[in-house]
Amino acid sequence: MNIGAAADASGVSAKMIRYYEEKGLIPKAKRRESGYRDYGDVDVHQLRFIHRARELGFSTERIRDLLRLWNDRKRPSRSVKKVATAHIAELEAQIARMRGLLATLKHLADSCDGDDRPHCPILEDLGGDAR
Amino acid sequence: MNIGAAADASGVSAKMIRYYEEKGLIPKAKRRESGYRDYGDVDVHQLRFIHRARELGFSTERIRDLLRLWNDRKRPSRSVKKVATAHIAELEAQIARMRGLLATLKHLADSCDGDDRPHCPILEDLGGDAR
DNA sequence: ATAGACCTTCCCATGATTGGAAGGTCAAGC
DNA sequence: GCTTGACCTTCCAATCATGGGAAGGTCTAT
Repeated sequence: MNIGAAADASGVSAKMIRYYEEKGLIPKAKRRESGYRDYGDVDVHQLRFIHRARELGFSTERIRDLLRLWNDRKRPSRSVKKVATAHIAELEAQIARMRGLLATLKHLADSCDGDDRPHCPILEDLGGDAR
Repeated sequence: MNIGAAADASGVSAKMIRYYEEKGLIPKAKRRESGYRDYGDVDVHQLRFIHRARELGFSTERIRDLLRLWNDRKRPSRSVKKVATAHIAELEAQIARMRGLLATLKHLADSCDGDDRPHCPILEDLGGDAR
């Protein structure tokens, strides 16, 4: 299977497949005599794993861990759960931070009339003054 | 005021001050004979504005708009509110997306025992199979 | 044989930020 | 007046994940 077919089959773009290879996430692909990379079903499976993990917001580094665990049939599920919960905590922290921003922004926007007059609490807040 | 002092006074690092200048967010700073950039209170004020806007998650491009409005005493508050609400919508979309991921991840993590045994629904989901 | 679709590597760009190197300037202390 | 150390300058590089494109080689169907 050429890289393009593997891309279609996995949902990972050809560009990113090469990137993951370069980053050592996946082993270097076999090459044909022409130099073309050649992929099999196992490779596509691995790529789909990566694709799904990216969809769930895991970073490349975290996916590296997950792949190692995935390929180790004897890993304790504890190890996997640890990676997942770490990611969950990160997501929760990020969401909490954004909700804070959102609350501040909404408050500011609510207090801004949004009409033709120049008076605007949003800019006053940003400027930290009472212009 | 040297760039370092302006950085301390505004909360924006010297590196980022140069970056904002290069990107045209702030006008090119006056230079002394030595070539050192020289800042006044007005500049620091502008930088604090940027700093605060970054804290609220506005992008550089969006801040460019806000600064233009800030410096225009006659802008209608409507224009400002528009920029702010656009940003609010973006934040909300981002949060919604992350909450979706979070729900999936929590569900997966909950169904994983997290013990010594290798069976793990998290990896099964990522792999899209029933290994 | 030729066209067109595919592949290769290499470089560049994004956005915000930091790090560092090489070299010039300034202020304080001796 | 000179040295020292803290500051400044520009330029280059790296981060992370991704896409764009150029120059050139390969494959396949007509």
